Amino acid sequence: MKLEKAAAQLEALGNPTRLQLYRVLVRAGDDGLAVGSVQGKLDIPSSTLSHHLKRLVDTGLVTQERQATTLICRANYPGMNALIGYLADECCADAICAPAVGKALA
Amino acid sequence: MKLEKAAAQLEALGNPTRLQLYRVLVRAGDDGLAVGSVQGKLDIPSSTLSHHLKRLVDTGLVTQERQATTLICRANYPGMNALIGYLADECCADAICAPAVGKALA
DNA sequence: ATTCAATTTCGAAAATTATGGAAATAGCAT
DNA sequence: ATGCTATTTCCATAATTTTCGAAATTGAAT
Repeated sequence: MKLEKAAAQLEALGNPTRLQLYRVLVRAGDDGLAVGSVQGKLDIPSSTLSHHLKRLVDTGLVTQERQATTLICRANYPGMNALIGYLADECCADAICAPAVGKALA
Repeated sequence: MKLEKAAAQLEALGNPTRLQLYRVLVRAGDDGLAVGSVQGKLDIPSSTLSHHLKRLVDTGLVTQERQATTLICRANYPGMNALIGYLADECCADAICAPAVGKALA
């Protein structure tokens, strides 16, 4: 993973609303959640939600799939794993941390 | 870890300059690096560097220790571990990921 | 074709962040 | 006290982000 991409993903998650949004999607599991359902849970205007969602999709942390008029959103676990891996490998020299996590994600 | 704190740390790391800066500190290891040395490595104006550094310190990702006129900066590994742990536990429901990393960091 | 529901795009204002020169401060040595 | 080095704070500017109402779009159903 390139530093630029990692930074973009970190920035995407580095907003309370988006982090909360991402968490909601994670908890929804493999079934995902329609944009409208997410809106119901978070209670933010649809246009604001759409912008935040786009940011997560653009950085590769969330995927979307059309089902008729509704858009199903899913947390992209491999993307998150790659990011955690980057942090562990590139940004955590602690002997206790980096090798252990690196192995766990392998 | 609270969502707010995690978001603040993610945002701090979500800037290419600051992520690079953090990486430099990680690579410096336990000896840390003086602000001036960091500046030499990254080649950015001191006032800009100071702002970015402050952000990392404020969010708990970097610590500083005075040695006469120079300030030694160190990556705060426990802080990073806590953040990685948060991401793994709260934001990564993937069966392959969360439990494994959680155990590795325990 | 019209309607309805779901979602995005447009457009614009407010807030925050990034950047860096210049001045201020801190600590030590002379 | 003066000077020197290291670093921060002050200040201003430019750029980006956040927010969200209103209008446009998409897709299905009548």
